[in-house]
Amino acid sequence: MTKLEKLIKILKSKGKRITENKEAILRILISTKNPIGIPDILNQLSYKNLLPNKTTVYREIYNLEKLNIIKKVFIDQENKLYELNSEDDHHHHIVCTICNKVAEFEPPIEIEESFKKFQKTLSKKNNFKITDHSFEFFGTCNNCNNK
Amino acid sequence: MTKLEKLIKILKSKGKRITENKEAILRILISTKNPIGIPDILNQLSYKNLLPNKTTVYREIYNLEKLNIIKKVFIDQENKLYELNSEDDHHHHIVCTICNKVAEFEPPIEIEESFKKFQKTLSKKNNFKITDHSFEFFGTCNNCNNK
DNA sequence: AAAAAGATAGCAACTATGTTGCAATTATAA
DNA sequence: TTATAATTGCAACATAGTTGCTATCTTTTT
Repeated sequence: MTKLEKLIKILKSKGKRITENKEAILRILISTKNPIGIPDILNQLSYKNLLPNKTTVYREIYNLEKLNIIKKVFIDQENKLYELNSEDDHHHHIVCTICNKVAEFEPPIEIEESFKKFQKTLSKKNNFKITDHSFEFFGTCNNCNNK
Repeated sequence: MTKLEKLIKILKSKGKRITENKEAILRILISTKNPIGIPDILNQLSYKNLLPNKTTVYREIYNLEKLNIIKKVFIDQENKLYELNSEDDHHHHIVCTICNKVAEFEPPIEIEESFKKFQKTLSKKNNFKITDHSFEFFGTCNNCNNK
């Protein structure tokens, strides 16, 4: 079963309908390598000759986020950026603060382990139910360094 | 020397002038416990009966960021949020995704150490000059959990 | 003291992102 | 077939943030 099929199955099981717009949005989310924002999604849809109203896309992204299919990525403050929220691919990002190029990395197990431990301590101390974390690096990429 | 005096000294050494607006913005940045956005700064200024044009504040924040006196905090995508960039207080945030309450934490030394090590590996692997990182937790605070 | 340089500031106009209310349409289930 | 709920578009709006221009003020230079 492809990623797309899996997602469609989940959506249908939640009583959602698969429309041309929605499937196209899913395809974009699946195929894009980097976190993506809504203005960019609207652009990509228009390349495919789909011209849904922006309200439609904003609402669809809102729904996908509520269903936990996508999640916000905190690496940029110009746009809200999203990416698929897949259990089996827990990755983070390195962002070039000049050209906005994004690379992914998976932290070594030791780090993930120490996060988990620390998260428990922190949770108790601050009386927070912790559900997520962000761990991202910022800097300048090779290309921008040599300009 | 108070924080304010230190900052004023730095600004003056860079040929900047200390105006009523600027000093008030610095005071707000110093006294605020959580990362703050410009609309919020504008509000707080108006409470003090200062009504600078928003352009003025946007520009001042831009300057402070360029001078490395403040830095962006990546915990929210509604607003650009900033906080003072003090060397001696390297902290991160736990954010309530319901009420937006923010608490701070300082990660244990082991974690900071492992970050540094890992950062080197990552830097080589991806050909990035890494200058900063974000490490934040998200969840729900005690108050919101009991509602 | 006058002039030059540059820092500060305000204003209007603009762009872009994102939101809301409403009405129309369409698909699914009973 | 009818009721229910999902989807969509549209217009209007709200807000954040930017830009060009001009005016003013402060510091430094002459």
